[in-house]
Amino acid sequence: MSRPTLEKVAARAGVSRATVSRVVNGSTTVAEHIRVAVQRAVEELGYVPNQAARSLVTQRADSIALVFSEPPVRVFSDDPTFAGIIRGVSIEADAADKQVVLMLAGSSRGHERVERYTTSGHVDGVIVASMHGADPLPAALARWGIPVVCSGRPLTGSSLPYVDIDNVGGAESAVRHLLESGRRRIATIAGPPDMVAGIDRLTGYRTMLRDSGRRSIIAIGDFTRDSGFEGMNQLLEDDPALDAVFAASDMMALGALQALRKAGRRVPDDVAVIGYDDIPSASYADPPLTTIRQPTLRMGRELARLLLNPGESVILPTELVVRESA
Amino acid sequence: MSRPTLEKVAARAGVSRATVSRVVNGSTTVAEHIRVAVQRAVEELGYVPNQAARSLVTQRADSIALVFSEPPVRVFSDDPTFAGIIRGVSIEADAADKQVVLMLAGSSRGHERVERYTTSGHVDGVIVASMHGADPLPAALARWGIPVVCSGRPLTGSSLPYVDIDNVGGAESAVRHLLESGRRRIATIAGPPDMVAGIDRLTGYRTMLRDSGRRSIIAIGDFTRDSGFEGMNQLLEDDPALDAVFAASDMMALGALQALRKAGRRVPDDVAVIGYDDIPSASYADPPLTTIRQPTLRMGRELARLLLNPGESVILPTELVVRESA
DNA sequence: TCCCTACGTGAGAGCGCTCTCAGCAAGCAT
DNA sequence: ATGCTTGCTGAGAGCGCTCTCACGTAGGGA
Repeated sequence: MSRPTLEKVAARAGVSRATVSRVVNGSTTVAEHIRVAVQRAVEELGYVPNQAARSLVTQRADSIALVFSEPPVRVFSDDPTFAGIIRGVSIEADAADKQVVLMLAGSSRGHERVERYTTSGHVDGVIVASMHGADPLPAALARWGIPVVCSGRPLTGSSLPYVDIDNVGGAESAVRHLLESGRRRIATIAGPPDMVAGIDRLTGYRTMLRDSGRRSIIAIGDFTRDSGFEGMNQLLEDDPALDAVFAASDMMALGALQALRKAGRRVPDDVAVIGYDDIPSASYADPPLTTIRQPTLRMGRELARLLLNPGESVILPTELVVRESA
Repeated sequence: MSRPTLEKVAARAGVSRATVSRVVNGSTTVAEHIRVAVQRAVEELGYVPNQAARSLVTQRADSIALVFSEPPVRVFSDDPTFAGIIRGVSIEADAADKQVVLMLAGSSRGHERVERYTTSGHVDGVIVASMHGADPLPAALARWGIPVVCSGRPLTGSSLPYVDIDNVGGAESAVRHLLESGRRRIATIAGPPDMVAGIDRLTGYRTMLRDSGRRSIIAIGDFTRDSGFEGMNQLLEDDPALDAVFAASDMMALGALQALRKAGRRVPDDVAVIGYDDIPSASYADPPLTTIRQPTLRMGRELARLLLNPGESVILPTELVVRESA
């Protein structure tokens, strides 16, 4: 039952350990007939290299850490982004024959754990997925000399490589759509000002409106449905004549829809609503929600790719999905 | 920058490698003053054991694999169960100082990869989270002698330990609620017959109805919203006089709600609707959905716990959440 | 013919750790 | 005193692998 070692394979193939090692690792300097013999022995014995032994000498771990640096409640409940990231990272890691070690680092104790683990040679690099751009963890890890890639532009001023989605551009295209369909008083329910997505989407809204010479009408939410509901109510109070609203998340848009219905406004007739994220429920909303879709899977893939072979930060484009609410 | 080794710590503390090892691993046979000295040296140098070296000799990996044995599309999109499982497993693994290695094994190539990886000493055990109870992977892994725990009762007849949620009981309590509120013609939109959750929830529905002497009215769905919509339409056709429906998933219940609205039936006045899962959208449905809540986080925790210290399979209770739809 | 390169292979060290076993000191009984 | 246990520490082997380096052996030029 116990796994065969290099030694066993070598004995079977009638060669030395070193040669088997060369074959297993794809060295080109092995004579063809020997390579074949070794491969047969590997096959027959069902040999699989012992990763621990390999890591010990190579000082590589052949695995990467995917760290969710948030109170875990948030991480998986609402945000569909994370699912895409996980899948994307996994796909790319598989392709590169790396393992993905998942770490949830919600608490400060968690931060410390992650720091200890990742900086002591267990992984070749770390992907930090944190919603709050000001998270100190990425920079802390980088300081230890371990490769780090952030999901979402870091707000810490650090120059760490990151993969982000074009939040500004996405917001702009949402507002542009509203403008082009003849809306004149366009409000927004913005995300929290301590998250990149919140900040950038608001920026996109602002610049687009400014360019068109219109006034901005802003309520601040926290991406949750309830905050969307309240934000909409406030907006309605601030400017009863508004004819469109851009919510910085679909959840908030859903809340806004509800508030609008309650206030007796028809969507999209009286007020156009546009969301952000394209969560599954968006297409089932009443009316189906026009929104901005994000390439979350691709984000995961780019994250892994960027970690595995370093390069420039990546900003992924979004896509306007027109349904009925706007 | 390079991490200190045991040797360095030993030198600093003026003892041997063996002693440092003993201290680090919490052996009791070390004199107090020496233990203190060693701990100080560890602290000062920021020593962290090299896991690879340790694994090499102990033959343990101190990590567990969490395998999602499904086409990945499914895994993360609809099903909120997985998020809870991931979190639960992580929490419990952290507590036991184990790492969680995430593997997506959708394809058959993926299965093979997982099999090779997990059976060659890289992990101490595997948690297989597959929706289809007849998945051959768990048994295949167990055959290699590696500890395996399944999320969801396996349908393969294997006697592997598993953690499941009391689907039968949950369905029963849903139907009981319907019965107790005076409904007489209770239909169900069942889940797919190749998944444990689908089978067991239907069983619960059936036994409860049989016990009350009522007739069952069944449509088969696949847990998706669209199938709920269609299932409801079919049900309405089969028995226009039905006054309640138990959908085996909230997504299907949402679809049913839509179909009912389209057919001009009021919920809950004409037809009571009850779902299963308690997904976030359930509480925002119109009307808010009465449903069965599952302890997904706890499921994850129990999975990890069962893997770490083997014992009897666990079946977790559900909870009826009464809202307005029934 | 002899040397020199080129190429392929094997010997062996050593990655950082654990764990067995021997060694030594101290305490007790003989 | 001597022998024996008890309690703690250090020496050293070795986990399975990679990688350097030395060692053939064959081929080409002088």
